Amino acid sequence: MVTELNDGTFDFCETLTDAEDALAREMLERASAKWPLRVMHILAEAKGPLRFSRVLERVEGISQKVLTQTLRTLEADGLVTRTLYPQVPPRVEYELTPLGGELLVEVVGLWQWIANRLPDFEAARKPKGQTEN
Amino acid sequence: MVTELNDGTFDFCETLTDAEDALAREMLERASAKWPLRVMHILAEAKGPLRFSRVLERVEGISQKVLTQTLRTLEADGLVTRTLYPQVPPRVEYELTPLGGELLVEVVGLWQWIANRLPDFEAARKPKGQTEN
DNA sequence: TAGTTCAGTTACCATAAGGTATGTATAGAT
DNA sequence: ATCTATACATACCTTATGGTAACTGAACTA
Repeated sequence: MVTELNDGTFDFCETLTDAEDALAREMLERASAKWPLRVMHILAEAKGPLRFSRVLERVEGISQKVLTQTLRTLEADGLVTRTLYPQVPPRVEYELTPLGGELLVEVVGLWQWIANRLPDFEAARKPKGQTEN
Repeated sequence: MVTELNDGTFDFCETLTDAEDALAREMLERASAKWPLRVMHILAEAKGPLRFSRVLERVEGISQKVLTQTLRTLEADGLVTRTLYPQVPPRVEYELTPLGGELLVEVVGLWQWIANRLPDFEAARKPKGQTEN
């Protein structure tokens, strides 16, 4: 799908419809976004179901409103399951689906790749000041 | 860094400071975002420098204000070079850096992974309606 | 003298994202 | 009768993102 040419440039071959392409980009953007990524990460570390409050405690800085929204979106995308136990007070457990786990591994892989290159990124940030007008 | 355990769960081992971790997440989020990704993609396909107007034409739907912002951010992150030729009217060329090209290959790899799994994502989207309150 | 070109900048506006604070339902404990 | 716990929903407000439209500057052209 992506090949490096011998002149150092890259070639991208696409076999998707525009709709599929757009959908894949959207999923990529969602899965890499701050809150979904952190929520999935917490659920992966838990290695099992977590109650709403436990997730809220562990995802530092998130509000319960945004956590609710994030979990609902993840559920709608099939990345997380929501299980309601009709007790009083209610108990709701969230867990990563296998698909969510696989996606997370891929995203974390990219994140680690970036982390390994951080020195390069820092070095590349405006080494001199050549580009002023 | 990421290992799948034999019980099907995953283990994440981190050796970064919080600051490095946050920076890597930020770069991940930026590189996966809609406009930066599309701009980098166009520049990669061009296999060489492109003038501002050419990029503007090829990135469908972007406004020149946002394109300017996007290119400046990519430049500040060392993913794109900006070369000003002091003519009248001015000529400015943008080109992917090697680092930008490498990052793009990684991001596009993830994007292609998602694209290959699109049937799974579609199948996982609310197959029945079990989770109503 | 006025118009064209290029790569922006600036002002203004609409929408989205996200935060805080408060309300809600229900059963059990005090 | 009141309080507590849980998982939200809702109202309200601020900030961020992004779009449109108009303006700029300097040289060349008609």
